[in-house]
Amino acid sequence: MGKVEENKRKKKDAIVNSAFALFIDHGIKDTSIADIMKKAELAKGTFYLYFKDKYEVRDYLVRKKAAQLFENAIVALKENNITEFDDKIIFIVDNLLDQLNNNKILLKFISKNLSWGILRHSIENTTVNEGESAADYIEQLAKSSGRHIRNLEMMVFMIAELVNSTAHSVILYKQPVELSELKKELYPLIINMVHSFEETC
Amino acid sequence: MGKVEENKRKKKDAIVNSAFALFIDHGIKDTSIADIMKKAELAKGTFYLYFKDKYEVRDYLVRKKAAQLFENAIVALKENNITEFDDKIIFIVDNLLDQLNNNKILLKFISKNLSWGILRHSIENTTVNEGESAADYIEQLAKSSGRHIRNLEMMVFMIAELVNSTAHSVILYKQPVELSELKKELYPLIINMVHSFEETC
Amino acid sequence: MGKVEENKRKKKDAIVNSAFALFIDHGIKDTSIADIMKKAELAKGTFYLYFKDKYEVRDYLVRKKAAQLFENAIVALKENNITEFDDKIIFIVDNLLDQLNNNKILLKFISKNLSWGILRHSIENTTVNEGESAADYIEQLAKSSGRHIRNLEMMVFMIAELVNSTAHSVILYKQPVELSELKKELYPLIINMVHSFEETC
Amino acid sequence: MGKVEENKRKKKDAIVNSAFALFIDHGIKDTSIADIMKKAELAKGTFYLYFKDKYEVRDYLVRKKAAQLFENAIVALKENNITEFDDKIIFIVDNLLDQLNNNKILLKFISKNLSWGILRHSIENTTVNEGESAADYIEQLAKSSGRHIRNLEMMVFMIAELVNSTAHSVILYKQPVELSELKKELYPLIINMVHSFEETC
DNA sequence: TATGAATGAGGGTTCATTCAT
DNA sequence: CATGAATGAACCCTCATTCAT
Repeated sequence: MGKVEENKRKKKDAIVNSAFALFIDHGIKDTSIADIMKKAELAKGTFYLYFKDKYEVRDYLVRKKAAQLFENAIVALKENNITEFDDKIIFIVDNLLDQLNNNKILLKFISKNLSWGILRHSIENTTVNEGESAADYIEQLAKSSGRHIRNLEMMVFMIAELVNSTAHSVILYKQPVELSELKKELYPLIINMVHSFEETC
Repeated sequence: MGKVEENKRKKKDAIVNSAFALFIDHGIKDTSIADIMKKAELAKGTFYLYFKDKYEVRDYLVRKKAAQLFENAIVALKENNITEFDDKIIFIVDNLLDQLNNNKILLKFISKNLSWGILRHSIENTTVNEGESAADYIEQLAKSSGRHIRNLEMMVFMIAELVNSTAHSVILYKQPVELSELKKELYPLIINMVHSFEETC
Repeated sequence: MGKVEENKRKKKDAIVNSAFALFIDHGIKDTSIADIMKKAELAKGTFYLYFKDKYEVRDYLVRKKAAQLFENAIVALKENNITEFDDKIIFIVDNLLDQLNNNKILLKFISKNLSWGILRHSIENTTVNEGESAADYIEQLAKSSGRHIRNLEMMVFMIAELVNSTAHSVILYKQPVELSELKKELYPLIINMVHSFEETC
Repeated sequence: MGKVEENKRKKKDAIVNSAFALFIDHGIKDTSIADIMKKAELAKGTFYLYFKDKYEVRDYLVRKKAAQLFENAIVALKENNITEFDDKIIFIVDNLLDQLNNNKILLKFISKNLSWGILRHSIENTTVNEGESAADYIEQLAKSSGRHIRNLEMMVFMIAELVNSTAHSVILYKQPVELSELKKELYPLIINMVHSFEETC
């Protein structure tokens, strides 16, 4: 019956949400399974019916959250009529920064646990349109703008690392500047980077 | 008596070195104070005469190691006759990347525990010449080259974050490319960044 | 309906057989009811419809297995035309030792869990012929050979304990000698014991 | 200082004695380390300063207790002027049975955990006189009585197993008879066994 | 100062048992 | 009858911290 399945889904969600909140507040190492289950208002033993250990919860969470962020950004991009490739890149970065700025907890979690491996996984597995991954989508963005990027993956990597690492410090600790200040400096740099990666023929 | 002081210094060093090796191998959470003191060949209780807990040891270590890296880089810079400001910046970055590439263990430790707060502290408190901090030194570099950087701190921040975050992935996991590949793309970007931060008058 | 009964019988057998295999492999304490039921391919809750706990399963098993051993021995005895009482006793012991030697797993299980109480229960409740217990049968053996044993129960007890305890060490660990060596020493001793228990009139 | 050492000795004794009592009452598997330490009035963690796990305690206990039993029996033998070899063997068995009868708790523990391996270890390592093991001593007993046993180890094994296994049932459960009854039947059997093992020349 | 034995809270994990389906 | 998700007590073990020496 569907009732049981639905109940299990609810339990899993409760565990995941509880874990997320605690991972944020105290870090993963300092969050015990007992803590997670107490907050989830479930018995300790129930945890092991859903996950092997807390690191499995973490991986589940990172993937889920990162995918959500990208989806949101791309949905927003589609709603706006932007034609230039550069502008599209900046739009996405800007959207992601805003999302993270409005959800500092998520930022903390993501930036601590996001490796290039997981990020690439996210980009490749987030489906934007039917059967089209985010990676495909970005490639399409360039092509349809009549631009040719020499090494798209490398460009994304560089931009992602720069954005992620500066955002972490700026949004969470306003160090060394405020987000608005960062953006002013960051976007020209990104435009430069894009051009740097463009095939010169 | 100096002998007593020296003895205490030796004990502290033993603790710190033992802790460093273990933090690297097993992570901080999975290193117990008992482990540290056994490796240091000292009694467990002795730990508390020198540090409050293992996190105090970690902070002590990060500062010490980061300072060492900068000192090495700047010593090397002085030994080479480089006149252009851009080249000096690239030289320092290149030197740091090589140091970290040759000491992946240190890289792992540093990049996991390096925040902008600690980095700034390092730059400000590392004495390059007598009474001159690394921060002062960099400012001097620009001036003596007749260049004027609009916002030096911001520039250092941006470069540091880009270098640190890309290096982590590339050196430790060769993801998405090898270090030599990274350098080829990175250095032009850094030059671009420097120019971006230069006052246009 | 007979079908329902048969179904229940099958389930009980599945539980018992699964339990036996696991008790042997991991010991009773280290066999969980979940293990038993997984191997039996039944739901955990079903266990409690058939047994109170795993110790009830163990007792059920010991009785069943011990009865089987005796039955086999006595069937074999009947198939051979042995007339002397002494020879009959030795034949039974020899047959039991061979059975156990060929089934060390069973030996391990039996000798760990066999008390005189259970053994006597087995001897009294194993039906050899219709309405005749193994105990009755042995008494008959003596009588029909024209022998009179002063204290039959005591004799069986002594022989059983000597055989069981030496067999355990010898068969499982070949300590202190091999089974063939043990038999050479054991059978004369048993003959002696039988004579010892014979009424001297 | 000796004070610390003595204190540690006391703690170890407390653990061992507590464990012994609980092993007897509930069996080893059903005795938790928490139980042991609560009864010993020590902290749970202290256990691990002295033993790896409860099985290490068990082994320590079996060896200690078995050695004690043998020592007592042999001391008593020396105090009595018995000249005949047969009588000496019976004396020792009788003494052991009485010790065990007066200490049923010990009997329960010993007979559950005594394998031929541990028994032989005990016989070989219990020092009766200076530099003389119990095994040596028994051999000496035979020789000095001008008797020659064909296979002394085998004889001891057989007697030990017969005594141990029958005693267990009789002393603890008075099944199938009382101890006095058992002795009446047992001693002639043992004499028979000894003669059986004597070289016929 | 330096020691290391002792502590006991708290971690992860298992599992007999219950009960809604 | 049969199921298996859920429970929470109980297990073993680790370890930061204290304190008598």
